[in-house]
Parts: sequence; structure tokens; C-alpha cells
Amino acid sequence: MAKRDYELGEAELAVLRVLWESGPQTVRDVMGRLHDRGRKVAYTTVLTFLSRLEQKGVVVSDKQEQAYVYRAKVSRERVTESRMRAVLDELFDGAAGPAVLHLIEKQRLRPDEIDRLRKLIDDLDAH
Amino acid sequence: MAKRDYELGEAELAVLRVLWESGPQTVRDVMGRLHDRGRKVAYTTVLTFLSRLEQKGVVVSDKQEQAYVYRAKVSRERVTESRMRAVLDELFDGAAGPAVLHLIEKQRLRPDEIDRLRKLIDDLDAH
DNA sequence: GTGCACCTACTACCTGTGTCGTAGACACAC
DNA sequence: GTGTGTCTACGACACAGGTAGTAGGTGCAC
Repeated sequence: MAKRDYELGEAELAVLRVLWESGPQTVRDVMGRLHDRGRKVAYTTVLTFLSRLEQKGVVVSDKQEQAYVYRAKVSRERVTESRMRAVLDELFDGAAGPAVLHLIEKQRLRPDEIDRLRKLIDDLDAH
Repeated sequence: MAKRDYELGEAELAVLRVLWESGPQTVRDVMGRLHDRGRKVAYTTVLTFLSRLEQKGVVVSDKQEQAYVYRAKVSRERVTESRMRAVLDELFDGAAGPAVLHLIEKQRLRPDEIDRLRKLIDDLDAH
């Protein structure tokens, strides 16, 4: 279970997120979503990103009618985990605890998030 | 209170960490610490990093006896916060809650960390 | 005073990533 | 059949970051 490290740039990740959140789609569609999110990139730029992502093995494409439709091949969970782990290593020597404490101290959580958090912790204790 | 975004590479950050953790020191000292941590870089590479960090305004140097002594100018807290915020934006649309949940679910916390966590949460509730 | 050791200043080079432009293929509209 | 629009393939370019070599100064040892 090779814990591969997904090496994705920030913009590449944004593209991947579009696929995760809005499903398989064409270059043009992806561009639209990116524009919606305030990321004004040219059509060919998006194409480049998608191609590179495909080379990296994180998305797949298949020709449909006129255009290729791209689809995420790796799960959001996997990438998120890999990314978080990298940050933990960089900042906290890989320890999740300090990172969690940092987040709770420095970033405000919503009440419902706090509730869920408490439940999670109780579960952790339970076993 | 301009929330500056510290743009530091992974290796640059490693250098900065040495200064945070071991205090002000010379290029040679920093190199030694990096080597201790398994990062085998050449003397001039370390010098380059330190110079770039100084240009970026995150470290300062002053000549002492033969060599310059470098010292971190930004706090670890500030950089950590900026870094974490960037990751939150990238992965969770800036929301800390999901990030915390992710960490707790995916990364194992030590019992004492869980304890501290619970206390923190109780405090959050308290006010 | 000559040489060795160490320091800094520069320059350089490669790779990855963000960003596009151009060119050539295709298809539908008239 | 000729445009017009859309798609993909390629190439390009700039900038950041990781990494290091070389050159030139300075001082201590002998």
C-alpha cells in the first residue's frame, strides 16, 4: 500500500477539486468552474493542468463526442491525507496532536464543529 | 496587521526551523544541524538559503568575530499560522473544523494529546 | 611572508509549476 | 465547399526554489 506522495501544485489541486466537487467534465466546463471561483485562467492553461494531472496519474480522460471528459482518479481523501501529512512533517515533525491544538487555538471553530469534535474524542476514548 | 503570507520553500522552512529551535547561529552551525536531521546540503547551499531568507525579511544577520550569525526574525507561530491557513484554503475552503476532524480521524493522537484536546474544548465551551 | 582554513559574494543550473499562444484537425452551418 | 468555432497537441517562457561551484578576502600558524 505504497503511501504515494501526490506532488501537486496549488493550481493543479484547484483543478482536481473541481473534478471532485462537480464530477467528470470537459476542459471547458472545468474552466467555467474555475472562473466561477475567481480563478481566471485561459482555456489552454486548464488543458495543460489536466494533461499534467493525467500524466501524474491522478485523473483519467476519455473521448466523448467532440471533447475529452476528465475524471478524478484518486480520491479526495487520499490526496488530502497525503497533503496533510506533508504539512505535519514540515511544521510539527509529523505529529498530529500539536497541529490539532494549533488549529483549535488559532482558528475559530463553529459550535456544531465543536460538538462533532467532542463526539469524536469520546469515541476515541471509548476504545 | 497585514497578515502576510510567508512564501517559503520546504528547504527554506527547514533552515528557519533550525534557527527557531537552536537559536541564533552561523552558517556552519546551521549546516551541522541540518546534517544531524538527515539533510545533507553543502555549506554554500545553506548560505544561499540564509541569504534568501534574509531578503525575504524573515531572518536577520549580524557580523560577529569572523562570521555572520543569523537569527530568526519572525516567530514560529506566525509562520505556522500562515502556512496552516494556506493549507486550509487549499483543501478545506479555509474551514478549520473539517481539517481538525480529518486529522483526528486519520492520524493517531497520543492519549496525553487527547487529554489536552478535551481540556481545550471544554474551555471553548466555557466562554 | 606563505600557506591553509574559513568566510562571503556571485553566478549558475535544473526542475517544477503557472500561464499561454499557435497550429493543425474536425465538424456543423450555409 | 468555405467559414467559423471548438478541440487537442506542442512548444514556450518566466519565476521560484533546491543545490552547488568558484573567486576573492582575512586571519592564524609557523
